[in-house]
Amino acid sequence: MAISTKKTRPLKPADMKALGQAAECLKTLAHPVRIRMVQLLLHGRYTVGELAEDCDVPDNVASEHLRLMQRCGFFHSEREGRKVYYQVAEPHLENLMACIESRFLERRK
Amino acid sequence: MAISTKKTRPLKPADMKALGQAAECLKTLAHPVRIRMVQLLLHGRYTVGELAEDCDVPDNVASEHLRLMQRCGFFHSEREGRKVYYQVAEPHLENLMACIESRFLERRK
DNA sequence: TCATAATATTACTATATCGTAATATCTCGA
DNA sequence: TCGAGATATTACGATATAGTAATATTATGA
Repeated sequence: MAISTKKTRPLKPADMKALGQAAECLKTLAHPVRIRMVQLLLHGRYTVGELAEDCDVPDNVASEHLRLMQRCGFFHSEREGRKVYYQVAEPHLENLMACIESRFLERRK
Repeated sequence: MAISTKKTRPLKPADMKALGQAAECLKTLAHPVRIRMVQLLLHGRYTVGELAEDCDVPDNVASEHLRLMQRCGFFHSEREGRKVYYQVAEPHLENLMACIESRFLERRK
């Protein structure tokens, strides 16, 4: 029996394309170092090197994480001299991260 | 140069354990079928079979997705006869999903 | 108790991601 | 222009996840 015959369906029929996009972005966020980078970048601009140091990973690794996140629109970057500054480009990240922090990252009250 | 010497650090030092947990849960959520299941379950109780039908996957696949999400506390289940009903157990899911929907799943205005 | 519905588990292959390391590119200052 | 700092790209083996299919478990009703 179809769900729609049992209950008034509370949702639009699934938009598979949108679900796929959402899943891809969530997967991109789903890494401890990348979550940390988002946290940092929500509070200011940082260079690759600064992010790498805070996250305790090599510079090239930080660069690669940033590339992945840039690919789904989280950040954009601008070069200044030989440094590259990253900053948040996706406004929804703030809200999303607030949800994540309220669940996982604010345990000491 | 350490970040902390450049700016007043706006964040606690990273709690790597918590970041890892958060990443794991996000990864669990990061699948189109699983996102859809969360959407549905936020609006009511459903059986494995009902979820499978709506998501257009075989029953055993639905069961496996549900097991993964149950493992990180999203849902709990109760058997009634030969059916098993799943429902949301993690209260933060509602807020988190609202963020995701506002970014990805509400594009038609 | 037997057949079947509903759910769950396991096995297997293909693909993706992770972590590490090596190498490349771009930029500035001597 | 040459060397070094900062960032980016590529390669590779190990592990994880996805998708499919086969099989197992649990509960109901005849």
